[in-house]
Amino acid sequence: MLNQSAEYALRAVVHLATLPADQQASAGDISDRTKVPIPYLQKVLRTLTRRGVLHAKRGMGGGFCLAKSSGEITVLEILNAFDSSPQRIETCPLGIKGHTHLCPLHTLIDEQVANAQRVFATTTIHDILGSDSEIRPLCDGLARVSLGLPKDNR
Amino acid sequence: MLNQSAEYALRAVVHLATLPADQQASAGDISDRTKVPIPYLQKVLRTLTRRGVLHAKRGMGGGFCLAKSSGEITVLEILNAFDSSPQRIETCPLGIKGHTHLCPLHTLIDEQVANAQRVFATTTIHDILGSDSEIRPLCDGLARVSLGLPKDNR
DNA sequence: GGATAAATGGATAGTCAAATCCACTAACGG
DNA sequence: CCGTTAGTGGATTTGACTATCCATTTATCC
Repeated sequence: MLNQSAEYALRAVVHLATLPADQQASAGDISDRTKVPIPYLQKVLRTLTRRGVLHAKRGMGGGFCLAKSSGEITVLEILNAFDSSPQRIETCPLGIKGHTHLCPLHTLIDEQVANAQRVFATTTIHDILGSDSEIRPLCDGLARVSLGLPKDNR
Repeated sequence: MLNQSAEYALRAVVHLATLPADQQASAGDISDRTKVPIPYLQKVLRTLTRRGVLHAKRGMGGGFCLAKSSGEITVLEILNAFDSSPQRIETCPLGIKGHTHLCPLHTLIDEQVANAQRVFATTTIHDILGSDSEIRPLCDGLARVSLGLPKDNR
């Protein structure tokens, strides 16, 4: 569903969001915590910085921190930075003109995309952390928060 | 959301489902109707045949037809034939052991996958065609059927 | 100011899906 | 039986994404 870059970026941002405000974390620190290969993570972090999601500080004691509060960063925003986030089907994929509606097949698929995208657009990093400070992200605990959608147990 | 092979396969199967039962359609015929490049479509059709979704007939007047009724073919079945269908997140992607639950981040993502997969598993090709015979698939009409989920108009 | 720490930018391999091509086999028609 | 039609199987090319490496710039500490 997500590409690797987006998965890595989400891990990094979620991790940074758990740190005290404005505390710097170097690429190496984040790599240890998120289990992402350092060279690739550096590239991902650079992209997030250019996008205005992170703030970078060079030199000794430098590193990365969130450029805004976790409640202002949506999951979709991060996915878009890496061309992840499944694309809506706007027009007939067969290239047939004059159709104002999608056919049933592509409508079905687009509905699934729309559902996922709506959730990603309205979920912030803050939401993922949860209001309860006991909950720890990145698989570092047993906590499981409900995010409004029922978990399908198949 | 879907890879090209799965998209092409769905188009082909939906098209075949609109034909009179057991009528053969050659790869060329299907290619014309679904706007899929012939060589690639041939490969897709071969896969569907091996999977038991289609029946192939060689020689003059030959071609492909559904191997079972459209109500017995699910969308998920076709996606699985091409490793499309977004994968559920079963275990912690960070490789941390001893965790019986996903963290909030991966839970959120997995919920979206689960929702889509549930719909694909319960929707058959027959459902896509719609009970109303007026409705034409593959963007060949203006019809739009509701498939149980609200359309998101953004 | 020199040494060290750390982000930046660009260039470079590896991998996999998308797409194409060609030689081969099977079925039907005259 | 011979030719045409059409599916089968394998080899190949292309491009995007994953991943890595190195030289450069910036900032801090002594």
